[in-house]
Amino acid sequence: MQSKISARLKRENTQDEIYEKIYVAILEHRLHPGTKLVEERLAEIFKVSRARVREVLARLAHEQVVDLYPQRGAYVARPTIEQALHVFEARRLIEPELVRRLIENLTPERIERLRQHCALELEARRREDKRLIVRLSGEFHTLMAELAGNQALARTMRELSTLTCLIIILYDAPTASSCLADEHSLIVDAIAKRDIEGGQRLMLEHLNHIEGSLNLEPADSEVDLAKIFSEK
Amino acid sequence: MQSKISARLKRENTQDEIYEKIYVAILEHRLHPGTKLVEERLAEIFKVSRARVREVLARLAHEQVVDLYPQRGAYVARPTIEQALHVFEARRLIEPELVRRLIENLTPERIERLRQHCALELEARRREDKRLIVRLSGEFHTLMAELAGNQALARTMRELSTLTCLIIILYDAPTASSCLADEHSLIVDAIAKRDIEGGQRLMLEHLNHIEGSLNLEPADSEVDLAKIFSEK
DNA sequence: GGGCGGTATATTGTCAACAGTAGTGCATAC
DNA sequence: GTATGCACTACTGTTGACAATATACCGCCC
Repeated sequence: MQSKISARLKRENTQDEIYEKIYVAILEHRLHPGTKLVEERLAEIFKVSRARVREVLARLAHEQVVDLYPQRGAYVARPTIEQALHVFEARRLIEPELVRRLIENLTPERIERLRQHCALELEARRREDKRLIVRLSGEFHTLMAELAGNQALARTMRELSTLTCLIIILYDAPTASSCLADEHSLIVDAIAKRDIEGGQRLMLEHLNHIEGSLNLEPADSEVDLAKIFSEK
Repeated sequence: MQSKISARLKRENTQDEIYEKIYVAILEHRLHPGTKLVEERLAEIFKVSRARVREVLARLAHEQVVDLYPQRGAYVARPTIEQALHVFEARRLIEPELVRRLIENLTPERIERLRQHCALELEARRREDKRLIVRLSGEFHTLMAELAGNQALARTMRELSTLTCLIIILYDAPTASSCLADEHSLIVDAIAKRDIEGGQRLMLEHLNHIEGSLNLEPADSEVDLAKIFSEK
């Protein structure tokens, strides 16, 4: 077990590091859906060979963060509306359960971690550091999953968070900002009070707020085209 | 959307095909946990270069189906007991929900697909084709996830099914066989009757049966060694 | 002036070769 | 007979080059 971890750490200097950097760039909205990821370019930037870049892209594609088009390259994924709805459904299923698990296995350290995170979020908001806000908002949910103590669910949640991030960029109604200010803090408060039901309710509301602030009507270009032709 | 799919299909002749073959080999218990996957060997077998094999291994490692040890190569993963418990917890959360979704969006075609699958399983059992039995048992759950109509959950379930497969090989108490004979059929019956609660109950029982048939006590070799030395 | 075809460029897909490293087995020394 | 160190083998990590393909640009024809 120990050797497993150290093995991974070694590798992080190369593969995982590149992976993480692209990942974070997406989380921080520095990379937008549809952006082309040219292999040679990335190879230069990260000072590695294209082969390595390709391995990373294969991983990212595997979890649907990038789309691979044969002979044409890798692009930051553009989740469809359908995918977006599925992602939110999945999150509504998983995240309340995370709240429950977290409360049942609560420790002072874990509460402290969550509070710290909320403080970071608040600080980022105060400074209006939009990139940091977006990233921390996403990471709050990943953190919850990790603290809930189930690796399998945590991995899934990390994937869903990232996809959510792309979805927000694509479909955010320009009026609202992604995560409402203090909802995360409220959830943490409920957890600290060991209020399972309340925490779950807040979490669900939170997810619904996010989804509600999006424009997920099928008014997309592709769909429009299809409609135009079918009506003719 | 259509172009996306065809793009993937093209690619399946190379990357995805290799990926699938290794995947299926694991599902059918032809590849056991801990088996070393030598890159050059795989390259010969699949008639591709090592670079391609490495991309596939990176993907498999990413979803924890293989472990990568730097400078030492790729091995079929050996999920820990802790991981196993997490996987079953996650499945107990997700799969009953799949039953509900499936019933709510039921179509005759979907029922038919499920019945067909059960028939295949029965046939495999009759012929005592152990490999096929194991594979179909795992794929039943993946199929359910797909038919439930949520891509995100389906992806997660596929991962969890595969891990479960490895877990069964590692921790199966030699007495019991992995999936009990007709539990899948019973679940399908409940779904056909649109009996949400009954279906969910059967699914939970099914999962508990599987987990119960395993030996997930921390009596592993590594742990034993540690104990021996600490007791001396 | 606009559409069409061909050329040029950029990028991907593929491979083969080389260097470095871990594990194995052998030989030697005691 | 056992332990230690060395050499060998097999494999991974990395690189650069080459062929195939798609996109973009430009000139030509209508």
